[in-house]
Amino acid sequence: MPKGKPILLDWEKVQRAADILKTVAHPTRLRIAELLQSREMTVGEIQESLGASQSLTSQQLSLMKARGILRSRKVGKSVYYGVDSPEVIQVLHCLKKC
Amino acid sequence: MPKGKPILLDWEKVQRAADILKTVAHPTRLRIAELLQSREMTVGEIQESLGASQSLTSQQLSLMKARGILRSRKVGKSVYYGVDSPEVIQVLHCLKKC
DNA sequence: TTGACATATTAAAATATGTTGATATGTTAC
DNA sequence: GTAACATATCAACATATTTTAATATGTCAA
Repeated sequence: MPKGKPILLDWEKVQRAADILKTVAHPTRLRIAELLQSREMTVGEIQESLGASQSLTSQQLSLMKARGILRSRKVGKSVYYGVDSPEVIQVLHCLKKC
Repeated sequence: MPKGKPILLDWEKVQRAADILKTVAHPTRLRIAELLQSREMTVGEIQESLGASQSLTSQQLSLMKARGILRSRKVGKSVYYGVDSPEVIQVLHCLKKC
C-alpha cells in the first residue's frame, strides 16, 4: 500500500484531463502548443513553421481554441494565436523532462 | 521574445510525446494509469474497478503495454499490470495540480 | 470599387479508434 | 485427462479523427 502518494482524480476531472490531453496528443498540435509558448504568432507564421497547409493549420488552431487551449486576436488582416491554458504549459514542461 | 524559457522538442520527441499523451488521453486508460500508480493489479481487479468488460479491459491494457506505459507479469492464472513509464506518472501529477 | 492577401468554413474521402461478442489460449485443481 | 477460471485475441461494426481540396469571408490599399 505504500510507495508515492496515490493520485485520485474524480471522474469529471478525468474526463476534462483526457480532453486536454487528447487535444495536445497530436504531433502537429503539440508542435503548435510548443511554438506558441514563447510568443504569439499569426496563422501564416505558424503554417510556415509547421510546413502544413493553410486549411489544416487553421483547422487545428480553431480546434485548440474551441477546447480552451488557445486564444486569438485579430490585427488587421492577420490573426494572432497564443496559449490560453496554463495546464498545457505544465504538461509541456513535464514532457520536456522526459 | 522574453517570458518563460521556451520549450523545444525535436520532431522525433514530439512524436513520442504525442504518442504517450494519446495513449493516456482516454477516460478509461487514464483511470487505469491512475489505478496502477500505487500498486500492481490483476486484469480482473482492474476490470472490476473500471466496471468495464473483460475484453475491453484486456485490450486497453495490451495497448498501454505495447506503447511502453505498462508492464505485466504472470502469476499463476493471473496477470499483474503495473506502470512502467515514469513519464506517465509525471503527467498525472501535472494534471492533479490543474 | 477592385485586387490581393490572410484566414475561415465546408464537404468529402481516407484513416484510425473504440466497442462488442464470440472464441482461443493458458493455468491450476481435480 | 477434464473442468473451471483468468486472460487474450479476433472479427465485425460503429464512431471519430485527420486530411485534402474547393470555396467563402473579411480586410487593406489603391
